[in-house]
Amino acid sequence: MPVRIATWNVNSIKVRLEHLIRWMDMAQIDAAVLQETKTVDDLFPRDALADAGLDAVILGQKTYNGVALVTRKSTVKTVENVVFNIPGYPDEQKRMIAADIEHTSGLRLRFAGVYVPNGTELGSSRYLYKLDWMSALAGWVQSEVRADAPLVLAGDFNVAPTDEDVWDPEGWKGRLLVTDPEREAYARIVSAGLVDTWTLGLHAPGTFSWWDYRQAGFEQNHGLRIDHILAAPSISSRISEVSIDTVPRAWEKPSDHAPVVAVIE
DNA sequence: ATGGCGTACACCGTACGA
Repeated sequence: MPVRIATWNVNSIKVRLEHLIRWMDMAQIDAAVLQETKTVDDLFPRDALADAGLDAVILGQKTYNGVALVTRKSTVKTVENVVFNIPGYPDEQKRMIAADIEHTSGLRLRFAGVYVPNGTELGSSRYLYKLDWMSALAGWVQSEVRADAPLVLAGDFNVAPTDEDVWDPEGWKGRLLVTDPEREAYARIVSAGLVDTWTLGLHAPGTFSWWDYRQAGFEQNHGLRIDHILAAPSISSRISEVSIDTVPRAWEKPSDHAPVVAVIE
């Protein structure tokens, strides 16, 4: 039985609750990591998800950031060894969650979700924090890979890895999300021992994962591909499909991001 | 042209996002 996993920056779990439930059913997702839940744990809509057959482990904060791992109760048997934030990297901001999950098929994954800092402005303290945070993440990936973990690292990386991932590469040259230091930091996370599943070539061409709310960004396909799924070789060799589902981006009151899906055989 | 739009918190605007 294939296992369907996803990452989605929902831009507020409260506002996108119905979208999330509808989409996870429609796309038959077994496990999804979410970013920008934007709420404290006490106010996270656990009960509504539970009623929809979904479990969640969460790491939230007020107003900003916040991540979660949502699993389908009927197909994910266990969620264990939950990690909150990057081990050894103290951080006030809530941007990473990981857990060992086991699917009813017997497939085990170490599934990590990340919300990489945006960076705000080139050269700013937040930009340096972004690069530092990514460096810490690469260190954690390396230790997981060394331990032979069946790691899947997915999330909003806030980096468009190549010019093909930018709707207007000339206009975007040198801007936040496409600078060389950001792309190098992303490449170091991958080269810590993972495969960027997009490079498997199993996807349709010309797809982005984020479009600006302003100026009809989605309608004009003025987008970026900044949401990614990376996987350890033992997992990536079993992936049969990688896709960005633009359907929920066209719904009423959408997130500005579309979910990315990978299917593991 | 740093604005355009959306979310949260709280105040009737500000911070932040990408």
